[in-house]
Amino acid sequence: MELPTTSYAILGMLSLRPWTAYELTRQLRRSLDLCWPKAESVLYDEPKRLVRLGLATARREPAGRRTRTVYEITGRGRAALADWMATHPTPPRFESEPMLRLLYADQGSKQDALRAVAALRDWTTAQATGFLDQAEGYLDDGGPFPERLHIIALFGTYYLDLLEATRRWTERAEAEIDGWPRTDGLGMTAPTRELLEDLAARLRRLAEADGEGRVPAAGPAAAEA
Amino acid sequence: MELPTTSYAILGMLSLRPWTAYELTRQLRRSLDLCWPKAESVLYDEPKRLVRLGLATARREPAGRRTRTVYEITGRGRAALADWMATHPTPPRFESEPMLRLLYADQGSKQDALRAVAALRDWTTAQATGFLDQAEGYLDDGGPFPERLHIIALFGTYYLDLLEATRRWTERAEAEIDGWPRTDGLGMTAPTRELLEDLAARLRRLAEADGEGRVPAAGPAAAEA
DNA sequence: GACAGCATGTAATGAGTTACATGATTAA
DNA sequence: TTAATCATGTAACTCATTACATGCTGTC
Repeated sequence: MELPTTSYAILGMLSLRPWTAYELTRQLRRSLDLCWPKAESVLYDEPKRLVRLGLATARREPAGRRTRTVYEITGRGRAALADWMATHPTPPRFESEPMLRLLYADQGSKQDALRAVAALRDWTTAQATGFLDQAEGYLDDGGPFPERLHIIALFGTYYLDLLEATRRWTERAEAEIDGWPRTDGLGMTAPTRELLEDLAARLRRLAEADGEGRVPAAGPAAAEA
Repeated sequence: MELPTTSYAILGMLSLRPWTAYELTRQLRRSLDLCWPKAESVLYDEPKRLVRLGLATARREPAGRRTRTVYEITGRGRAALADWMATHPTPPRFESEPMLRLLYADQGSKQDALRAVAALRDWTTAQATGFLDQAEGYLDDGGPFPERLHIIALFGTYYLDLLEATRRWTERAEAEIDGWPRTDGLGMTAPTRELLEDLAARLRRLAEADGEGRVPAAGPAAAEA
């Protein structure tokens, strides 16, 4: 039984407690958006598939004069989730329009390049503001799943690390681009050569790190890497 | 004329020089995969749309006994690209199955969690190895677009920064998870409280940074933010 | 009693991936 | 001469997003 990752993303949510579709959309904006961003409509469609497959059940409840649907994971759903957890993950994917624009910086103006970088910088600020609210909530009352805080904190540090790295880079990038006389044709300038040599040295350090052996996928039905 | 970002990704490549579809797939694996990853088939379909819209031309050439198609940007294509460059970029999107698995770490074993983290660590090594080849190529002979090195180097540093941040996090995460007696129910342990307080402090610093004013989108047809 | 915003979805459309197909070139 | 890999695509199908529709709830 092969399912798209998105199904397991929802199934994982259902493993924590029963949710209505709308509650899922709220919660997903909090956490899942960071690692598996999807449109809200997915949160209304995907649980139906889980029900069709017997991995969840749907219970219709009155909500005022309308009805709403509460989804709950089944035993088979838990088993499917556990099986999936034991397989190898696919690599991450970073999609960044600001960086795409920087890549073609010589087809636009300095303003254009600076705007792309500024968009990234502003994004880090906005994200940090949102995260801060959440982090304070966790410290305050433990949040909605206090028993999961050990996971949430570890999860959060990664995104903060990425945010900080992004912020630092935007600051250096803005300074660098400010120094460009124009966007095209500069080629191997002195600062560029320095950057490249620094790059190569740091890459060598990263690449040499031996990967002390992989953790194998568990079980007889272990997926290929 | 509204086009998906992917169209501009291809159009940007065509702005550098004419390419065959196959050459595009090769080149895209080098650079575009980092900021705008797509399946190869897109590289065969998307240029056709650009031709339909008059933003590129297709020229069929003999290649042995088969023919291949060489795509070239038009004046209108360059104008469309420039217009797009002057608009505001959409925010980045990070999709990470390893992190999704970590988020549900309490639904699996410690092995499962460690495998997810190890996948990220191994990924940084593999990426670094590939980048290193490229970086050495640039230092060696300037690579295929020596006049664009000032952009390429700046672009590359960002991804190296992200790789390094990811690598460092995986090492701390492995140590942390190793210390877990089990995956579920730990909640607010002492190291977790420390992490959360550190998180909040760092977030405050990031969030407070004032965004000294945005760079506005240029032109009368400037897109909304 | 109207308007804003929350809650709960559905439908149409488009984007993107996987799988397949096949000719050319090179190495064993 | 077979096998592998490079080169060049196409087709089927699924995934995902945007836009729409509509009822409820509080508030001014």
